[in-house]
Amino acid sequence: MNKKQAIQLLSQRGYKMTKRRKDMLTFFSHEDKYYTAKSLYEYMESIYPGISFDTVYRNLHLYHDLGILESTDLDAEKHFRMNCGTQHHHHFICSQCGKTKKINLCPMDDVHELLGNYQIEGHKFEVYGLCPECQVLAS
Amino acid sequence: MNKKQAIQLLSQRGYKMTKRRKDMLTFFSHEDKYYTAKSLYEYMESIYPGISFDTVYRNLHLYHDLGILESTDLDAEKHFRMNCGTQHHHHFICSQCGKTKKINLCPMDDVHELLGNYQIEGHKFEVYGLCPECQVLAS
DNA sequence: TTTACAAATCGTAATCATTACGATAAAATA
DNA sequence: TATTTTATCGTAATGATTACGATTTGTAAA
Repeated sequence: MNKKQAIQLLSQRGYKMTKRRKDMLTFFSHEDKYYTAKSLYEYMESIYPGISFDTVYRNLHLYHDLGILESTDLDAEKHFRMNCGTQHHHHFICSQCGKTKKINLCPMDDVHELLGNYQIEGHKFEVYGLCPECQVLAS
Repeated sequence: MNKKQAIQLLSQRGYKMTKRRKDMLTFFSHEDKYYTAKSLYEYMESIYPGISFDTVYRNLHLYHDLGILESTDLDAEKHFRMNCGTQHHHHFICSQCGKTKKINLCPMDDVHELLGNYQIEGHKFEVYGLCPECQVLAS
């Protein structure tokens, strides 16, 4: 998903295009990185001083529900990114900068048979560490 | 880790044994289940009306730091369980009751080579769904 | 067993992320 | 431009967690 596709989806579904919504998409337009709600809020605050939490969180949920964004819980805080889901995959996530790298491997292929009478509804597989750039900065 | 081992570890490390600490261990003594801080607090409140949050959370962290408990973030809330870590493994977690089942399979074996110049510091693999008991209750 | 003191707990307030709501403003379209 | 629906504002509430000075309690030495 990119900014253009997201705008198209919103108008298709009858949502109004506001400057705030567009700028939220701009903020997320890097497709390979997770952000916190806080960092989004700070960005929006810099453009729209005094912007309401309501606006930021409501639109975050809207985007998430529409599949424009995907999210993950890190340190008991939600992190969001552009949905990059064409087909099922997982992520390496840099614990320093939030950048991600796709992992084209899913452990579930082997797990189903280990969990015979358990009804599987979902799973999470993430790898954490430092991306090459942050390793350089840390050394 | 079981209750007896935990008590031994605490006294070894010079921590004082209080009734509250013992009862927290009792609460967690099922080795195959995750609990929220809230559910622990409610249990402790039933025994010690008016018990302080401080006591509950401080001891949760203590137990976690000592390796008596392990934790995971589910729905942006921390869940705790007795540490069952003799050797590395993962869990199926029932989204209804919190019960767990070991998964003796780790995807990292295959992942290392996919992430050549990324410095891996940790990973999370969990499977969610309904355990056999909760499937029966749900039907 | 009392005493002494470090450690644990209490009572309560603060913090952080998130959610919620009535009043107002703005986008879409007729 | 007028109308209507939706979005946003301003702000307060909620839920999980953390923090702190005052008080109490375990523990070990006298």
